[in-house]
Amino acid sequence: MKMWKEHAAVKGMYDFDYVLSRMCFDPLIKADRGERWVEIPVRLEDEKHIVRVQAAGDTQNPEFLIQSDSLDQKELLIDYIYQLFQWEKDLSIIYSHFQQTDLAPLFKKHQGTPVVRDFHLYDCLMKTIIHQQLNMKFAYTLTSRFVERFGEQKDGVWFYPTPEKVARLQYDDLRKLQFSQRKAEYVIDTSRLIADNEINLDELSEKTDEEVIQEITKIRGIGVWTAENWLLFGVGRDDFLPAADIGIQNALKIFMNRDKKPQKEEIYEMSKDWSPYRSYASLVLWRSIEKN
DNA sequence: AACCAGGGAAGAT
DNA sequence: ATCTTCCATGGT
Repeated sequence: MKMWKEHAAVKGMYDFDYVLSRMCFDPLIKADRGERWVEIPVRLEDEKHIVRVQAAGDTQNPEFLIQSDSLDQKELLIDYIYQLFQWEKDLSIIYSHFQQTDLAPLFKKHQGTPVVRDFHLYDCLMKTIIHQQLNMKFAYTLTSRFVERFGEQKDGVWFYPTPEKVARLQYDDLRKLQFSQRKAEYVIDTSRLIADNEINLDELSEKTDEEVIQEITKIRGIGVWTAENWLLFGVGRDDFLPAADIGIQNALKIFMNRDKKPQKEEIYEMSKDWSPYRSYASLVLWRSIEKN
């Protein structure tokens, strides 16, 4: 039973069905592509809320219905959803920008691909560490085990464990889930830093790209790839292209008809034209090598 | 059965 | 500073 509903009309273009298809890769996300909705877990000051977002329009005329039974936090939750899906951003401007670059055909084919943020900064960081160097299938399996074992579920919607909870775990608790020793250390040690307030992700997310990368890569287990992915998917920044990412390299190899994957230096060079929207280039490149 | 996967740290030049 | 090796496990 939903206590309130809110309608949202979004400027430009927005391919919500693609967003849903991506979310459905993640077994932890409760979504229905046929009925075009997803239920978002939102933690606000220790309270767990669930917000349902449902598509009402189409890519060229995006409209949405937002619903929740958390009556007291309505305005805050609506704002949260807008930031999550980045509805205030007009994707037709970004589309125009890329029509003057070599990626024009990809943007024509995949119109309205938005940067959608992960549900929480901490969740994103943990997920990104867990996903390091693993194929997507096993990466999602491992993340699911982590959340289903130590997180919390409410009305069928999964919430990641808090940093405080993960900080109290032993490395062996994660090894039992088939984490490597290293990965177990990275996840738990980073959570301890956060729980002890030596790292504050909310404050960090306000700083410049360069400051974030410099600070966060000081943490053992977090390199440049993880920092860039956190900025892109966690914070929702516009201008990141993880040049070391194997998926980006493969996509560029195919798009440019090469026989070898381009390396980091070459990728940085060719991506200059894509700035200040390199995150959107990343998204369509990843999208270009998806099956279906 | 080898090689790869949406890397990163530690050791070796 | 930059290059190489090892970590750890599932997928193809």
